[in-house]
Amino acid sequence: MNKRRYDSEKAKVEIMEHAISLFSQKGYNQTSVGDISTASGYSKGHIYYHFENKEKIFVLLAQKSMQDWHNKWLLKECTYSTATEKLYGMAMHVLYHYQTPLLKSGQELASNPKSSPESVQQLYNLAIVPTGAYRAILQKGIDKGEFVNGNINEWTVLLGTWLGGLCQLTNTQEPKTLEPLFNQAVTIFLRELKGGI
Amino acid sequence: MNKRRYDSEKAKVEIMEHAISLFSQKGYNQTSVGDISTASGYSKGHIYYHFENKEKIFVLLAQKSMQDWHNKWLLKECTYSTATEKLYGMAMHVLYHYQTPLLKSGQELASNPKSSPESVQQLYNLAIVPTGAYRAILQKGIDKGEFVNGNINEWTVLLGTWLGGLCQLTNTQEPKTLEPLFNQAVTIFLRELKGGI
DNA sequence: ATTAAATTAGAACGACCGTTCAAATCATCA
DNA sequence: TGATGATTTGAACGGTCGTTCTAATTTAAT
Repeated sequence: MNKRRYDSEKAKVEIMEHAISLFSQKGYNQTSVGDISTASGYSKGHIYYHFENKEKIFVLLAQKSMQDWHNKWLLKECTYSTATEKLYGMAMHVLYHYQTPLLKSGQELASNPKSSPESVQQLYNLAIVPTGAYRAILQKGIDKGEFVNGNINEWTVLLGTWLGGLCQLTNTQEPKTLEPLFNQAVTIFLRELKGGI
Repeated sequence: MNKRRYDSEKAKVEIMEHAISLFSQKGYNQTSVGDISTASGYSKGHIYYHFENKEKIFVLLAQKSMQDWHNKWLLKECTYSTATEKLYGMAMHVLYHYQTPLLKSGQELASNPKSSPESVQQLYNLAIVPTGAYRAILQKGIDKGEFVNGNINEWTVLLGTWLGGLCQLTNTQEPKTLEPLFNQAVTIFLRELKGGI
């Protein structure tokens, strides 16, 4: 039967929760399977009962994290009516919910030649999610006549790199203190979108 | 006497040259002292004759790299007359001369709890260099009446994060193709500086 | 030529890490 | 109860890495 005997699924969830915390705090290379074992209270062997290897654990967590971020955004998005409001809302969403430290760990994994190409590809694919969300806002703004007609691909990249760059500041500063900065970036960017000439 | 016997200094330089190349290509953790030994042709023992440890090698290289970047900028800066021109020039200077991969390695080192606090501090201090260069341009622009009077600290951070974020794109794209993007970012930012309101 | 100091090499150590494996434990069902 | 498969453990392996140490080699000075 497919009924669970112990609570193996609970163990798996606990392992994942501790793993995401450790990867975020210490980075990919510096988080050992032993660390995850100690933190979660399950043996190293048990971790390999649930997961194929360390790489797969990380990719799974990164995907789940990005998916959560996007789902949360979709829920929040409908509360804004104009594209302009959405942009400011997105800035706050990025500031407070983008898992910057986790994605930094992803760069570690990706830059390691020993990492499997599939894992690296899967991590790169994650970048599509926020980019798509940015583009959707810009497109809607253009369609509704709220923004002028411009090079939407260029705008998407420019907005993404700016918000991404600002996110790095969360490594050294409290999110709360960064709010004005994120808002100001959106304000400046909007001037272009609204045809500041 | 303080006259050199062998050409130990040449060996040191060669080791540093190969080390900077390896750190840039493979990252900090993934570059072993053995790698540097093999690439440079000197034994591991000899590397430790010249350098205290791996950390110190990296910090030295990062400092030197940042210093070179700044010196090159100071040389180029005088060829621009207006602050506006300087901004566009700085964008190109960042695109072509900022050692993005090396600084990414620095984040690896800094995020490792086993790294010595002094090394981490020294790496963080490097960020002051480009920030100072950005601020200098903005200050001059304000002083000359070219830019409106605004929050210069906020502007400095916003400009720095944007250029820094754009720099990440050099990991996946050729610098030449990124030129329009960098220029467009400056154009948008200038609208704020010149009082777009 | 002898000595002393500077330079270089290479072996060795100790620690850590990802992974595997065989054995033990537990829950269910016959 | 005993059998069976799912779950869990912990020891062990093979490899890598940063660092240290000793000895060999080279250079310059006496």
